[in-house]
Amino acid sequence: MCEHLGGIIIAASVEAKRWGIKTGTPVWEARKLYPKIILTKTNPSRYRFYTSRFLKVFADYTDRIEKYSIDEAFLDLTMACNIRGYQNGVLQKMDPWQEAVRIIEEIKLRMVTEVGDYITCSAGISYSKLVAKIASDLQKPNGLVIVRPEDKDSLYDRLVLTDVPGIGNRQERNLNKLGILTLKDLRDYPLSKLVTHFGIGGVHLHSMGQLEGTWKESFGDDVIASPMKSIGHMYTIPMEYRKKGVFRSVLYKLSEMVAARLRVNGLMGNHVYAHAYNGDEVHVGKGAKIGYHSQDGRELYLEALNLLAQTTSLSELENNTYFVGVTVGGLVPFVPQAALFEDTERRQRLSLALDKINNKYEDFTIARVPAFLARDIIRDSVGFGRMKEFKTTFMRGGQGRFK
DNA sequence: TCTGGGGTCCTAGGACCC
DNA sequence: TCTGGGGTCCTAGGACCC
Repeated sequence: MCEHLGGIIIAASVEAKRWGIKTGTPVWEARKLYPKIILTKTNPSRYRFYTSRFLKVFADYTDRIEKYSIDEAFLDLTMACNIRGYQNGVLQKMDPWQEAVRIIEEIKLRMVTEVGDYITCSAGISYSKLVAKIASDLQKPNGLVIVRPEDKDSLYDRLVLTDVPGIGNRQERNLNKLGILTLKDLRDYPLSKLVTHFGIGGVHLHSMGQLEGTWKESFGDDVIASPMKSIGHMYTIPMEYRKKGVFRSVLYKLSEMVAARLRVNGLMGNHVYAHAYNGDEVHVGKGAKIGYHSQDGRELYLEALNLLAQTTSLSELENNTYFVGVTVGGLVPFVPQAALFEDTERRQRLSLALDKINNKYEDFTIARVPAFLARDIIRDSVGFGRMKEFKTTFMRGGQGRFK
């Protein structure tokens, strides 16, 4: 089974992969490769449901869990292994690595019995997040790979540079230019030379080359649940709607979507980032700290529009934009704000009421429509009338790949 | 290289402070 | 205004991840 999202394949099944269909393959090409392909739409809320199920299982073994993505998490099992060392009050002599394996096998079993729906997982056990992640990718699906410090050397023959998380295509090309073609090359390359070429990044590369760490962990992060840092939505305006001045409508809708998610999560933010790409593929992106924290769609919309208007004229935005994005950062738990505008409190209550209705029925069943959009609907049938047509193409959430 | 819609982190450089 | 050295905050942009 495959999932599609507008123009590309997001995730391909084992069967589809045999036909050369993979993540990133355009849908038309996938159809050509295998005409009887079964396409499935994404279902983010379903994925989130399963995510919460397996996180619950993990929580039985450790409270040091870092949810990394919709289908991945890091677990620090150090404590769990130590506790299990005691049986009947007596410390048993056992290999902590074997203990970790036992725990993971138990978790894998519980995935089948408790999470269900044919969801399995691949796991990697190792001494650092970097290597654990590498290990988990070595055997799929439903794999279990353990890499002890003494096993490290055997990895060098199995991995290419881009298998190391943190080294993407760009970095690979840069490394290739220095004659570093394999992970072994990177391991043996002098640190000092890496530093002259990549600055501080060279230190990280060196450490990755030693298969030690530094991918998101030597940066000071513990294996703990990390709070949300930003919330954003973006949208590619379909061909037929470009140059029709739907820009502000889209920007407004995205702002409302972001605001709704802020409210659901009990958050507010004081950084607004707005992005727009115009027809010449020129990226207009601007972010700024606003003087207050918000979870209000209208406020976010006005700030985002203001930011973009600083770089490009409104008419340019209206006529040439094909991609729009709004992101809010600087998130903190929501506390009622001192009234910024006279109607702040009223609008907060209104937002919550709308959220309730939209949760019960469907997103944007009911919405506030600013005056300019109301005018647009009448003037050139742009706005929420038009936005309704967009509804089916608006996508939310991650792509969710369950193995 | 792009296809799509989400995110995170890092670095450089400028403003500003003492 | 400049002298020196140090620090923080902010923003833009890049690279990477799913």
